[in-house]
Amino acid sequence: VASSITVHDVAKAAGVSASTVSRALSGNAAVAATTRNRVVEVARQLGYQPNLAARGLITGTTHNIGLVVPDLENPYFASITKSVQSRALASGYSVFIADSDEDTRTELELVHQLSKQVDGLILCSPRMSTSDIAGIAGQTMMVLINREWEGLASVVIDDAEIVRLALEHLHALGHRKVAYVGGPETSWSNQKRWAAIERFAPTFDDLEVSKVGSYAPNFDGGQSAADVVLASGATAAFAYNDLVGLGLLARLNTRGVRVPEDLSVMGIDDVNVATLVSPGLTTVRSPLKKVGRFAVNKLIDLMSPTDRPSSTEDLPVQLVVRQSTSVPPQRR
Amino acid sequence: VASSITVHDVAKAAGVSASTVSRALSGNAAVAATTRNRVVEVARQLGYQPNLAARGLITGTTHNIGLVVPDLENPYFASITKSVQSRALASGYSVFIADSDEDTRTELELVHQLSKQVDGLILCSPRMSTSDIAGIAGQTMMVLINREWEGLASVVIDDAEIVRLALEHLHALGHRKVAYVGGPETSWSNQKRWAAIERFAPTFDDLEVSKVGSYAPNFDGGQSAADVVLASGATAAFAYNDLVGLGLLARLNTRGVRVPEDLSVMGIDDVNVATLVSPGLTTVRSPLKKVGRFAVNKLIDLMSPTDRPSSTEDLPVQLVVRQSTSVPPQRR
DNA sequence: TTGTATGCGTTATCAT
DNA sequence: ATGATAACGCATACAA
Repeated sequence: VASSITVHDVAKAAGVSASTVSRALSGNAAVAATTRNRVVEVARQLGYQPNLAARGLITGTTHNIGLVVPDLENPYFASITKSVQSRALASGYSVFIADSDEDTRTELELVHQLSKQVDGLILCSPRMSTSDIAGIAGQTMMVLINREWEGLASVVIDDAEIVRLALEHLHALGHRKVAYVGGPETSWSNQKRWAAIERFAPTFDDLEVSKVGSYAPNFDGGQSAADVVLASGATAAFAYNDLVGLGLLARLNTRGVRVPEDLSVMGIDDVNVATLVSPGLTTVRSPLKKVGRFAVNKLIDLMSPTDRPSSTEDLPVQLVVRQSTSVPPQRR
Repeated sequence: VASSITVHDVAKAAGVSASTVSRALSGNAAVAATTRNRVVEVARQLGYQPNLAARGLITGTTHNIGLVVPDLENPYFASITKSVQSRALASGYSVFIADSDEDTRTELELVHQLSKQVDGLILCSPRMSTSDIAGIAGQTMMVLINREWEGLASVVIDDAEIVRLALEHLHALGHRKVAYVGGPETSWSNQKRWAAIERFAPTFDDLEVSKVGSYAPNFDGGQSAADVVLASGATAAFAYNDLVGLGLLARLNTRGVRVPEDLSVMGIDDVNVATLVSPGLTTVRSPLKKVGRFAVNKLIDLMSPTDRPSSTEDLPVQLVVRQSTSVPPQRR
């Protein structure tokens, strides 16, 4: 771990007491400028590294945070993870990262493991039950991403607005029968999105949106769903996320169904890979980097409250039209 | 962090001494079965959570490891990260994760930050200088991925075999002029791959491989390189990795160059997204999940040496032929 | 088998 | 402004 040179070694070498060394290096207490310089210099020469375990033992703080995500290989979570770590680094925090592999039990286990060695936790799109979340919240500072519960701090993307933008786009193109390819039942976002669909669909003239089931939120899930979507008679598929959308594109391509001529396809998130395919995937962009930053900001504010109101910027979503959507066949 | 109930609380409640509690819960010392059961039960009831800082202070161990990668949003590193975390969890280790964003300075800073609070470090494709690596190795247990230096433990994918398989494939198709689209100069793998090209190219009849420069190891890098590749007159492009390959495909598509009819394209790694595009990207698969597992195994063996020889399985690479490569134009 | 005593390295409290 | 001392929670050496 660290080198074995302690405050006492520095103290002896600098001709002062251990407490003075501690104060000089902490910087927050009153120390004569000359002694401080001397101590700092000696510490540097000796290569002194404070023992964080000892410090944590007495301060009760670790300067570590934990992040739990369902799947690191999902570019959506990779982006959030990257921004979380980046923002944490800027504030001197190290971050534990844990991948639950979309499994509720693993997720809970990881949370328990981490909660013992962090000052706070960020749970990204947690799949666990609300009662489990409540249990953890009682023990550890916590910020939720893409989930809300009671008074807990959280950062959520506006699922309703995402849905509204998507339906508006498809309806404007002339689509009247749309198939929603659902994500995991345990996904809070999935529930919110379907709820928003049921709320908004009636507001568009003659629009009918059906749900074609619940699929894994990745490429494979999309492939599995494609045939059902086709059979549904819809002219447009609205996928739970971009990966599902890409899976749809792949399977449709295999079956010889042309996109967008025969069927339009939309995703959600505008994950990096959405631009890689052709036709490019029409989608609604989520500000993932911002989500990660905000979550860390909120957590830090929770852990060491300041007076300045934590900036209440919002998280704008935005329609990104590419080639995978167009006018439905009947209208051609 | 943890709850504030200590061994003493448990001891009092169970009617034993603190040391007995410690022993009973550690499990390795001699404790009467009946007392052990009682202590365990009481600890459970009270919700006792050992304070890891205190334990670490005395044992000098944290049961944490750190992983440093150049870019979490790169699916290559995402896969390795996922397998590292998964394997670590299985052994009771938590993992700090750090993203250097391909920046040498950040990388070094992160390493220093982490090295103070882990038992060991995994440096994945480190971009830093060998002298920096040596410096760290002197202080912390460490395993390198995709880099070798002196006697340091490392897990490397066989770059030479990758190159050989790729050149063999392209040559067999009839290609005689191949352009290698290089990755970052700081990438050890990139150096190894180019060295292997220089070594193997002459072994194939009439094969000429040119290097078209050094590009960012991602989608954008590939897009930047496409025009230069075209101008080079090569009939096949061999990209530093899949992302670069996908970038090439995208830009070539924009320019109206047909793949593989006009130009063949190969990648390296067989990252998940390589299958998403059409034409599918021909590539050489790297066993990323295995790489992560092996690295953790080696690190754990380093931290707590056992007698059983750490299994010396190898890391087979494998050609994956998809539609992005075929016979060159002249041969049609 | 169990209890007592000590120390890990640091910060905080209380003197001076 | 600085030094002595205690305390954080745990594991261990030693005594019983």
